[in-house]
Amino acid sequence: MKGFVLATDDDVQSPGDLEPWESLVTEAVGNVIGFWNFKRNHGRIWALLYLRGEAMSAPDLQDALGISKGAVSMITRELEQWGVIRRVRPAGDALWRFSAETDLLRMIGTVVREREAIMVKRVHADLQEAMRLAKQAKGPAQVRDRIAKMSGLAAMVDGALSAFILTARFDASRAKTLLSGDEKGKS
Amino acid sequence: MKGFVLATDDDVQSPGDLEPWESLVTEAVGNVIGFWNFKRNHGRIWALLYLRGEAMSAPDLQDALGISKGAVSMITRELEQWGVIRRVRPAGDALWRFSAETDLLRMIGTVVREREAIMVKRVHADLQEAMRLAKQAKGPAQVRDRIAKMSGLAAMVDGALSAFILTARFDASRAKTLLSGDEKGKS
DNA sequence: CTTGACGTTCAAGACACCTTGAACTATAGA
DNA sequence: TCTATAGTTCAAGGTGTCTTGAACGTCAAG
Repeated sequence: MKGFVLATDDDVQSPGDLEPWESLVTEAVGNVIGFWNFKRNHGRIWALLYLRGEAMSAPDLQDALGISKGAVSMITRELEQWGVIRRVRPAGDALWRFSAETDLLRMIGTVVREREAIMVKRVHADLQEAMRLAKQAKGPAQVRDRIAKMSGLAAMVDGALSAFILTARFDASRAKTLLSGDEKGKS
Repeated sequence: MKGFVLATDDDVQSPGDLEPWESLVTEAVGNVIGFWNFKRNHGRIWALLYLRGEAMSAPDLQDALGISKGAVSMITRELEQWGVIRRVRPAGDALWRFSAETDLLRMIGTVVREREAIMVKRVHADLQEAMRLAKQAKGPAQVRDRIAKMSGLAAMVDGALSAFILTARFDASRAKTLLSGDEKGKS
């Protein structure tokens, strides 16, 4: 139950010189992302880039969110690897700038799927080894039976999770519209 | 990315006097559960109780898994609240004993659903407040648009997650069979 | 009533993860 | 080439969570 204590409203201060609503949004997204076993700052950086809609440099981010230089470097690299942000160097510009990809689902999909796959693989291996040992030591048949059942449960949860990711990505068309669609250009 | 470092095989030692396969299973389940943002020991205790198939007392668990008295008390209470284990006092017995429920899905379902609901509620509130501020301060229409899109994304993810839980619980019949079904009583 | 073991609670310590900041490398402009 | 700033890496420190162990309450038997 790690990280379940949500920041209260009072904790939301602007480290840099963010607009009030920007603070709220970056904190909100940061909390959610952090809750899903990523770093809070992954969410904060993505949220700010998305909200601004324009590419920002590493020093910009560092200043706006009050994150150290090293952390910005690491976090942007990870986000880039996951395909959540893009690193661009505008012509005639001396430094890299980052812009948000609108396909946030890729992060949830790719990464969650990947690490879940590792977990499942691991559990299967361990349970099989346990089974082998139980057989070899002539453990009760009931125990072997229960180990087999746990393997089955693991496989089932894995399947359900795959289905979940698939559903989410299937709905991604809607999400894509939601996040990247035409903005009613009123202003 | 917390807790993603999996224990290596070498780390699997029997704290108490568990059978080797029992160590493997409890560690394996403990790792998975811990990875899903619960405590590792939640998984270890449930796994041992399930594997043994018989009720065990708190001192038993404490000894078998090498967990302190206080921790056993807290963890069993939580597992009981989640409906994952049952606390029984056999007639003529002086102390409580715990036995595993086979409906592990309830843990994944109930608890994950519950805390996810809280998260979503919170994000919605924060985003709405951000929207209000952005409007009041006459922020660009584009920004308000993006905030609205994030709300939409949150709602979508929430929906997908509900679907996932539902699917999992729908398959629970199969899982129930897998975990609690008749054991071919050979021995 | 007394005793001994069980069970609960919680502050203090242990532990794991994340961030920081300094040293280092790379790059663009002068 | 030289200099200043950008960007990377990683050991050291900070932060938050989990576990421990002791103090206390509870219960049953003698």
